[in-house]
Amino acid sequence: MVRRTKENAEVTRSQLLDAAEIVFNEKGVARASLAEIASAAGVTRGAIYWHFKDKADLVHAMLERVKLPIDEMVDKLSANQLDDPLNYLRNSAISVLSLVAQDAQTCRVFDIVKHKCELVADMEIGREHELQRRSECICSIETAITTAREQGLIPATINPQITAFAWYAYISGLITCWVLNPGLFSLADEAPGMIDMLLNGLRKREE
Amino acid sequence: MVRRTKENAEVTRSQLLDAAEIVFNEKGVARASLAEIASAAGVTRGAIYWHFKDKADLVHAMLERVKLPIDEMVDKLSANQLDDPLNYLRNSAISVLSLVAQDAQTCRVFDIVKHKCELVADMEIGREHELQRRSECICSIETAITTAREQGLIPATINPQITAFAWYAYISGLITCWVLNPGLFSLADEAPGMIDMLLNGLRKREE
DNA sequence: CTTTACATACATGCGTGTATGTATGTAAGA
DNA sequence: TCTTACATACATACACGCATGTATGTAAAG
Repeated sequence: MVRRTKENAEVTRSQLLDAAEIVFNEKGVARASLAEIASAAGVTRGAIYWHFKDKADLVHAMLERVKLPIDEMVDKLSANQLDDPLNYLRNSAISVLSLVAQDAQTCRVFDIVKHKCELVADMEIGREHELQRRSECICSIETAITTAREQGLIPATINPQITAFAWYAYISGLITCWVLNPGLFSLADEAPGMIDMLLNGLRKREE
Repeated sequence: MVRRTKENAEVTRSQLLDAAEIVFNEKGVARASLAEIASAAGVTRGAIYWHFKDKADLVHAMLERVKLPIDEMVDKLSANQLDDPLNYLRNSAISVLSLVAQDAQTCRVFDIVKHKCELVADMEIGREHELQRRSECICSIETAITTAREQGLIPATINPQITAFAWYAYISGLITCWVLNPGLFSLADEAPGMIDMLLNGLRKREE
């Protein structure tokens, strides 16, 4: 039974992306064949080549689907909270961790990006592209830290660039480690405590 | 000109592992062909199949070469320092970061494990295997934290298991992020400061 | 009647594993 | 000490499957 309307085509496309997430998660991006993804979506490879240029294009589309909600959340947080930079850092970090913890799709895609694909040149997920995204994120963190330092919330001796890198690495590490074994503990419950652990080390001590 | 003595065979094996590191780093484990690795080592695929069972065996041998020095270092630190658990955590973390920062081979292999291979079942680097190694490491950290709590060095309210996970995730994240762009800053120089950042957040506040 | 949204069929290449060839090292026996 | 016999350390050649990309077919929508 073939689908011919535009709406049905969108459904097929969506099912292909769902199937891609699942198959990539099982086999890894490199080993997953387009035939298997198509089969999991109930179609043939013809459908994939109709909707996407090739495997890399399929991967990119899969990433875009979850990138948008995350970017939206980060933008929402960064909008007005520069008067309280430390709380901005705290809230944005907790939000991202909670999103990964609660949304199965985001969790799956993170797992694929962190553990089921290879970041090499001319690959499905480019290393340069990943580096650039990271750079932007760290830059945003650095701004908040510099602001906090100007406000005397953290010691004047700290290096904003290094600290921003460490902050990013911490969050990235938490997500990466957690998705490897989501059943270990509730990330949403523990997120505030774990974030505060690093934040308290950063904060200026009261006298 | 072929090599026939046992010593020369060891040299060939070593060159194959060197070549594997380089080619895996360039192309990723999945895309790297055995023919290319053999060619980079100046031999043919026959040599690989003589020294190793298959691609997975080659990868494992490559990992063992750097795993041993790291394990040795961790063991060395964990031997006697349980009377000062917080310093043990600090020293072991700084040691690992310094090793990655200074040893190009360790750095390359870490980069391969973190960014150039896929952690799926029946893969070159097994997910279960990785999980188990992580579990052991976290367990060792947890012991130190529990000891520190008993000694009143850290608040009694903290959860050792969660904290150990966070500590591991932080170090893992720092390494993972840094190897993606080693030129960004000197990891060896900044390691103590970054480790202390989380350690200070963990430590009990003086009154 | 044309375009869409796929399914089907085909050609191609590439990587793996294995089987076999081969030159050298090495140890034992005379 | 010299030869024989076998093992070592690869190189070469072959067969096979599998994934990709593309070309073509086709039924329904507009």
